[in-house]
Amino acid sequence: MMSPDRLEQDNRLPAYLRLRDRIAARVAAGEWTAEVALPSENVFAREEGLSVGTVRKALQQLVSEGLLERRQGAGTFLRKPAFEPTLFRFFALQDADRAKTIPVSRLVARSLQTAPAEVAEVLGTADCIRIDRLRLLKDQPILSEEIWLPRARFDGIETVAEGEIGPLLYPFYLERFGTFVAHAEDEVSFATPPAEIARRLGLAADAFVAVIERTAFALDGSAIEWRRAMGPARSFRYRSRIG
Amino acid sequence: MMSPDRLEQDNRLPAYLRLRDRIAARVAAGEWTAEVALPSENVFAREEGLSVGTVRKALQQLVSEGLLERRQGAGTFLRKPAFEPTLFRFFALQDADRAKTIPVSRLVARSLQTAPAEVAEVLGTADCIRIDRLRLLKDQPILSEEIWLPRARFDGIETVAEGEIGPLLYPFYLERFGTFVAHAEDEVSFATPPAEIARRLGLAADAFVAVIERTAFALDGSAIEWRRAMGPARSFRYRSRIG
DNA sequence: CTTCTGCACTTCTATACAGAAGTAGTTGAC
DNA sequence: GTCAACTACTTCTGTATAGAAGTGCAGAAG
Repeated sequence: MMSPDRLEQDNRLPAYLRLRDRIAARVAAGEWTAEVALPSENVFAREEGLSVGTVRKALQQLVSEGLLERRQGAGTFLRKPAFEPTLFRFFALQDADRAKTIPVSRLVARSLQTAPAEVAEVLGTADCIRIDRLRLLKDQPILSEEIWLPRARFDGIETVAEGEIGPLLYPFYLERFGTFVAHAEDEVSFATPPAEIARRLGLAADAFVAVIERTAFALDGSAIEWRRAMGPARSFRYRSRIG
Repeated sequence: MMSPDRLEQDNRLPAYLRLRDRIAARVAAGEWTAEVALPSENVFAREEGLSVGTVRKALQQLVSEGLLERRQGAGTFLRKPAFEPTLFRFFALQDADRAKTIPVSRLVARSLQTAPAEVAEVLGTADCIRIDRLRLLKDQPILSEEIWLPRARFDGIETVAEGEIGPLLYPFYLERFGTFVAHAEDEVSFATPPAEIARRLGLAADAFVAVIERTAFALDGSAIEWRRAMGPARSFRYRSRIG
């Protein structure tokens, strides 16, 4: 689940970092799904033969990485990512209602494909699954996505029933493949769309679109997913917090 | 320097947080400018009558907030923001050279003005200074900026000699006004520019520009600056890290 | 049935201490 | 003069301990 090099590098890293890795691996393995508490500091300390302070440090590390969540008096819990709502903030319905509607997703196509060079370089392999997805708001197409996943990690996702997947992919990655998206990098630009995309979005051939290219990373820093999303430039809004 | 409510709320917050605030205030007051080390953990502990562990926690807090920087064996230092180079990554010269050229800045206009309602609401006051700035790369205008600052905090900036300011504003805010930009929020969209802006950028009247609206915040969370930047959409690249 | 109290748990704060690891300057040997 | 060793610092890691603060549940009191 975790990258092997991370687990084996028990060399001369400090104890609290090695413990962090071990716990992260057990989380990724699905040992404590859902809303049940992880073992307490004291239990961890006893089991691992470390002091409570060291355990605290490892746990704190995982909290700051966004994997865990601690509540005083209650315990330590998995943090259901709550991630994509944060990620999905472009094309925010600045229309009438400012409500937090998540757009409907429709899978257009899924297939095994050899990734183009630029994608293969990022993902570290050309043996990929490609997913084409269309997102709609009130039956209006607002985003056309092209998603590339390494087959080694996501094998079988191309045949999963569409209903099982739901509108958000990252929670699905976690539940089904034990893969946690720790962070991502976006790149926004502006272009004229290929004819096929323009058609899908219901735009004129000479219209303009905003382009978001994203690479998503796992906890160990390896690239998990590359995607390119396009949508009409006029209704585009991308929000981002820096620092 | 720090917001008063933060300093006065010495009520029943934990000691390490109160210490954090005191140190942040002293930093903001300019007590340890430049590349000289702050007092060591031991010195702080003695001076403040706290244990070293508590001091460490306060210092660590400030590191994670981006204010300080610690080097094992050497000491604790101010972190020259290094901020704007990170912020200035749109309109990245994807031209021939991928070098890290910082664009030239030219101040077009500065004046005291009443801020429009939306800006006044963000900044908490309509009594503002407005700066218009043009940024050029190889004599090509690539960005037209409109910057609003609350007069209470930045009084006099409208008459500072242009040469004194330099190409990056945030370091200047810190040196001259003791104001540290802790984080910012960007909002990116696309639009057709007003005639005046199009002229400044040397664009056709019906061209598309990318619009970046940014609100910058101080350590205490108060909004310090609002700006709107526009530049030709075609050469636009905005990078952002999430999570 | 509702409210309060107590208890066993959790994480959080704060202290103290020992030694590892890294840095920078000085001193001494060659 | 050059380079190595030493030294006096710094932050970092790890341990141990005490009590505060918050949670959730069970059982008593009303």
